[in-house]
Amino acid sequence: MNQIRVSIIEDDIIVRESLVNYLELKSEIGDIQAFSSVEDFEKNYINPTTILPDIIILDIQLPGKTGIQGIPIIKQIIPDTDIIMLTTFEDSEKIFDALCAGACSYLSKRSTLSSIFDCIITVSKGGSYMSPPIARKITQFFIKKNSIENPLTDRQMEIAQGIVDGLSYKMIANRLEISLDTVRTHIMQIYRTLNINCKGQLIKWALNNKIH
Amino acid sequence: MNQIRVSIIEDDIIVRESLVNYLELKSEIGDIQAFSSVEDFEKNYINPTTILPDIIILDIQLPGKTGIQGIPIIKQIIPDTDIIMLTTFEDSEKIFDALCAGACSYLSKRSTLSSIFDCIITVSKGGSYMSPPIARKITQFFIKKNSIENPLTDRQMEIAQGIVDGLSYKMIANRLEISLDTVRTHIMQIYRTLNINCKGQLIKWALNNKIH
DNA sequence: TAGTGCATCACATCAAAATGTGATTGATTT
DNA sequence: AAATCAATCACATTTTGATGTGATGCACTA
Repeated sequence: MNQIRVSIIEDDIIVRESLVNYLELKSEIGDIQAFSSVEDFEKNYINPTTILPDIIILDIQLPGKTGIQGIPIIKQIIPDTDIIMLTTFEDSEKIFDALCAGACSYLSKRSTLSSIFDCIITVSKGGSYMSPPIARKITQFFIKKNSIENPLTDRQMEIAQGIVDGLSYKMIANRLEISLDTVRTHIMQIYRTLNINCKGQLIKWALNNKIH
Repeated sequence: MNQIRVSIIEDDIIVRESLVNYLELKSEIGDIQAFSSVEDFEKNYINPTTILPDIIILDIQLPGKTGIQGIPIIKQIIPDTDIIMLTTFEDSEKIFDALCAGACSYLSKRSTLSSIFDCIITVSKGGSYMSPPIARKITQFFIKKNSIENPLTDRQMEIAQGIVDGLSYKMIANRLEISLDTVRTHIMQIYRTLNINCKGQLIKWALNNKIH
């Protein structure tokens, strides 16, 4: 197997150097490049003949552009690269922002060097690795949707589903074979129950909860 | 530290026994229970004095109720337990269904016994562990949302945000300090651009894409 | 400089939604 | 037996939404 080319973008010189020194000893890894900012990284890859990294280890807190802002830039230069975030931040928002932007793994800086190495190997094999506390936050993201118990009756859910499907009251009435007025009554009741006052909020509620 | 109590729900006797035999050797783990179906598991916990497991290893393909159907049942009996899925299925749908239902980890049956053990330890510490290919599928779930580039202008996004927030056109006009007619014009333009024809679809689009 | 895209506003019309009050039926619970 | 709740339907009013046509000012670009 070819050696894995790794770039590190990290402003903290101690972290950066210790990572470089550690990874240099690994036979699986070759051609390690280190940068202290996204801008630095960009400069180096203006020349299209430059050898591109397979994997990038990216800090979030950087001078100039943040790591998260850097992800789309990096992806533009090297669309096929895999990005591993390595940061002190463990709040859900940053994690989701990074994943949405296109990071494939997210490591806490509290991770050991050997687990960072494991992550690189895992990612190079097409997998993905998360620090356990971060993985837990991600699983919790999925859970919450079902945890709120549904305060609507079955019939009300059918009405709500119609709304989410973009149907007019009239069409819902046809679909469920009831009168337009009944649909109205149901909807008013739904609004009361959910403490909302318009269709928009109902759709939002539905999409954030049960209905897909 | 106390020993971790583990229950295994797995119909394949070979998998089940090898797992039990392996885990019994581990000093971190005590009180291993094994069941061949969710129904079996339920029966055992009718008596409220039964010692409850900290962690449950759950197969998806089971006789009777599936593992995914079993999750809410298990959570009802033992709300605080952590559920690790251990299955041959690696398709996104099953993974997301399991996570939405409340599983906190998801392991491929191709995982080694030692990585299953690692997973148990990780989960018992409040973390979460995914097999690398599964973790990759989860990260991809997040990516796609942003990959569609936003066809709306900044101003149009502000209007759309108003709609998502459940405001009427009039309220949006007030918020952005423009006339009601301008809001209307923007919305018509948005509908054209997104190829939709009502508020509901716009909200759906927005929630499935950028806006939270 | 002419063209294009974006944001702004106005006028007009019809369809749809929001909201209230009131009433009936059947099932379930107390 | 009485009360409650879910689901059904009717009538009436006001507000909001959908849609079209037309026009102005600004910034950017070919």
